[in-house]
Amino acid sequence: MAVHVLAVLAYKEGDRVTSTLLAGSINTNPVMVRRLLLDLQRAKLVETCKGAGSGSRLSRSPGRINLAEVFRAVEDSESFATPNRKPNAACPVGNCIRETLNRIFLSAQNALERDLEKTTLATLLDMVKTSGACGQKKVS
Amino acid sequence: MAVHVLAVLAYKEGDRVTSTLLAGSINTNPVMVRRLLLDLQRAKLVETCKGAGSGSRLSRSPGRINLAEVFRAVEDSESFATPNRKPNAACPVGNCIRETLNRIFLSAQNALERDLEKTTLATLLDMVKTSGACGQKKVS
DNA sequence: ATTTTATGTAATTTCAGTTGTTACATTATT
DNA sequence: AATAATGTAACAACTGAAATTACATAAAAT
Repeated sequence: MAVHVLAVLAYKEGDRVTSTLLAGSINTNPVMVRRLLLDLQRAKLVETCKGAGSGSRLSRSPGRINLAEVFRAVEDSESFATPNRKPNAACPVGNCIRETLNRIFLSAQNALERDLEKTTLATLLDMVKTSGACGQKKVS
Repeated sequence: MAVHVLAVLAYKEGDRVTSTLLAGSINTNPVMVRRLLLDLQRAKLVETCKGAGSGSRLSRSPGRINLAEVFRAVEDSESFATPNRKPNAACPVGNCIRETLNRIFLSAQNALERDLEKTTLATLLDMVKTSGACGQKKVS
């Protein structure tokens, strides 16, 4: 979903896009988009201006943004390896396994991110564009 | 959480363990454990018998079970790359991006699994055992 | 055989986290 | 000034996971 926003931004390269327009594009409401944009701003992936006629745009060219960065920008909100289960006393494995698993998952997540690094927003957009016959309609 | 169950099973190697005991160990209820065990049975990671004095045990030695297998056994239930967002028409990127992202995430997930393959249940257990000072109490 | 112990599974409820909505202050442009 | 946009908080609605309950079934123990 974060990727989707960035893809739209990349699509209209350079232009400032309002959160309302983005929201319509990914079929949600402006507030959700703005919340997401805050993460992306923190990660220095987008620049947002307030005021009339403003909006957001990529802060770098799509070729210089890879998906691992995007993943990291939002990983807290969309994390996956969060066991979020309360540790249980009185179990010899239960006590320490959490910490050990964290280390293992961290390594696995690194592997995942290294793979995501291979794809930039620009190549993603190319893939989407050339991915054959999707019912293409003009955007509003 | 699936890993946790298997770790306990590995801990009492060979013994049959009831779902009730496992549930207490990971601090949940027996039904959750049984549902999880069904996945693990399908993946041929555990063997379960009904009847009095029965329960589950690993179907292989912990050294021959790696974490990628565990991940795959439960990935449908605990999947992470599920954008679960309805596709939205009338957006040129929105239409095709789903499918493209799926391909990319599949690759990333492969990378993740290849990393998980490096760790077996046995090494995990070793790590837990030697991971220093955790308040160890005897299990019930 | 009957009782006991355990799994398999469905139906329902409970709970938490996410998402959506509304509202409004703030800021920049026109 | 007036307008158009973001930032942000408060709250409602929704969704999905987990817990609970219940019961049928199967295997073992007696």
